[in-house]
Amino acid sequence: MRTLKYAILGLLNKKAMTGYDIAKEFKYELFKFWHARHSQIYPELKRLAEEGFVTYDIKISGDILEKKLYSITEKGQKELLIWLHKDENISQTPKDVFRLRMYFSNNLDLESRIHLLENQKVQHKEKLDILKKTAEQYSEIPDHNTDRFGDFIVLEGAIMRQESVIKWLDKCIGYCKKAQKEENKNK
Amino acid sequence: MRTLKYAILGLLNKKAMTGYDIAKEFKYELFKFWHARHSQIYPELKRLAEEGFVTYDIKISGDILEKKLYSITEKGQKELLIWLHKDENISQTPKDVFRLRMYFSNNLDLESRIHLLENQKVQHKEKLDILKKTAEQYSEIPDHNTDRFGDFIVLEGAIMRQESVIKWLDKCIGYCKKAQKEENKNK
DNA sequence: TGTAAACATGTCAACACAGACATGTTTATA
DNA sequence: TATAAACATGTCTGTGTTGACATGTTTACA
Repeated sequence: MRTLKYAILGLLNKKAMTGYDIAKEFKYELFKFWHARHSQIYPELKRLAEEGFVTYDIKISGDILEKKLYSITEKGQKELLIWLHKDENISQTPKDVFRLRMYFSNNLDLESRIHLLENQKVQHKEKLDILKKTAEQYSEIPDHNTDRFGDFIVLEGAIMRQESVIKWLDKCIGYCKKAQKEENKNK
Repeated sequence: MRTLKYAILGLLNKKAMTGYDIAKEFKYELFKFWHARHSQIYPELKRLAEEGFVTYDIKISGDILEKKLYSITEKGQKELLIWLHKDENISQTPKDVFRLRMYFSNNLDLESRIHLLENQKVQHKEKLDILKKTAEQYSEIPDHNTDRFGDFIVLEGAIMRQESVIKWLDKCIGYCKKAQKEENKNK
């Protein structure tokens, strides 16, 4: 499917960037729905250049440090547009190690389950706080023709997802605590 | 990480199964949070047997068809228990091609965006319906010491996730339709 | 009795990705 | 002026995973 290809083309369509910039973008902006390390990005940029979807200029930073500033080509823009219009089927439910663990959780005592669930909750809350802080920059819905629109809706989606996960964890914790009380009663 | 290893051990801990059975289990039960094809399952079972976490008996089905009925060993059960107790950090947000597309959606006209969003919504609703139908078997919360408990909570989580996605899609559709109306006004 | 669906087990090539290895420069600041 | 953090670009090995290739048998039913 080569999704990374389109993620990079989408970023370069906004503005020219180096591989390093793209890696930062993945880390601080696209982490809500995608991630890639520099070890994947540099070879993909090389390939994209060979295929004519991007070009680069070598810039000198300081005295000798060379950096490659990549730009999207017309061919690349066309390719991106085709991909953006694609009406794909929803992807398989993403893999989730924690839910796998919970699926088999009858092998765990109630205390352990609650401990694991609470730990997840703390971490998801932290993530939610970061997302909410990021959302503060949007006092209103951005114009639909700007980059900010895409970022805004995806950010809202990420917040809703986190909230839903936390609600689920709370529900599970509730079940376990209730069962624990009943166990104590029967002692 | 070898998560597939633990998924298989967890399944065999419930009851002895063939590779074929395990593949079916992934397809019809574990799809809510994991998936694996037979091309991954058979080699993993072979390896697990070599490592002593599982054993198998060859059963004859019909006249000549051999099938391998795998069971978990004591060593395998210990290994599973250790893994179940692991208190891991939350995993990176799962990759999501549709959200990536929406992130770059300012390059799409409003009609195309609405079309893509509506299509996703239909599909997620279908998935939600299937999940809800599955949930009908649970008239009450299953006992926490049975397999059914894990299945129940994970099923609830899957339903909540689908509902949250649909709510998000509706919100996005709302934004786009509002923008469309304003565009028509300015004509 | 023919046949389609389900049962049953495997391999292999290619791709996606993480994490380590490798090497250096520039900038801010203490 | 020393040094840490950030900038900058790559490669390589191992692992996880998909999809195709490959080959049959058994069961239900028309």
